[in-house]
Amino acid sequence: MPELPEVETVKRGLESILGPGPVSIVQIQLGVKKLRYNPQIELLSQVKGQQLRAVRRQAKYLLFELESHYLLSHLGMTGSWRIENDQRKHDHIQIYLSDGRILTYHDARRFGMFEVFPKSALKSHPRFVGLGPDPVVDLGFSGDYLYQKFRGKTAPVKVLIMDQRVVVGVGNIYANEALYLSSINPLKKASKVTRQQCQLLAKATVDVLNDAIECGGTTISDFKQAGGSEGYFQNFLLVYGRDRELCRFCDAPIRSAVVGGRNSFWCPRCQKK
DNA sequence: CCTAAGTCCTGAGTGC
DNA sequence: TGCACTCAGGACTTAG
Repeated sequence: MPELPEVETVKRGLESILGPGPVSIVQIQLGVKKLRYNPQIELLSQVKGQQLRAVRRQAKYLLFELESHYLLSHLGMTGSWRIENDQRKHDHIQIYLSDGRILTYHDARRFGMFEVFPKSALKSHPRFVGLGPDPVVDLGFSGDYLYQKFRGKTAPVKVLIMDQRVVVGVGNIYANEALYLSSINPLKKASKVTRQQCQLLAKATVDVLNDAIECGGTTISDFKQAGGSEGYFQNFLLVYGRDRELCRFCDAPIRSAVVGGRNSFWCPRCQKK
């Protein structure tokens, strides 16, 4: 589910649900089944009683900022957070809050991550070392930047634009959409993408991510905002999931193929180059 | 049977 | 032969 717009949507939802009053962590309970990465138990016990200061987003990660530590959450493919004191199948984390509410993490496929680490370790945390710029936050993300990153790369441009070391936040849905918006064929070798195409791609990436944030993300099957509601950017998708449907611009049938292991969609007429 | 929003790991291949 | 790097493919898991 969650690419940058979905994580940003969850972050904003959590902020409005949890804030602005002071709330602190009473206890954190983990389910029996493990997520992909899990916190050290002794660190978990250290955060009891700490106040929740903020909810942040770094790339596709959520960070609950406490007094001395961060709780890091990655939603994987099917993760979601909610406030609700009932229990459901696939609930894996319960965070008991000082106001009596319970913040619960739900994740059917358990591709998600949950970790705890001291604030001082943020910059050196292996999860964040080597990540590219954030398109909706960093001015360093530009066409010229992409052009530099694409030098000497024979991998398809779609693989590179989804590579979190090149740029964070872009997953399979928005990679397809951004390439369509900039009329670039997803199979094109990155090194052959022109500087001008890079400008278009950078702008399309920023635009599509911001538009999706405004829509509260894309809900295909699992994605839920922190309040439980769904996004609605799926109503505006131009190519993703539209195999054999007609291009909204030129009426040619949309094609699909696996690129870099992920299903990819493009218009063979609009995205020749 | 097939597919799925993400990330990490392994192994093959290339160039030096 | 070895090192560093790139790239392709699979693994993880459950639901529909």
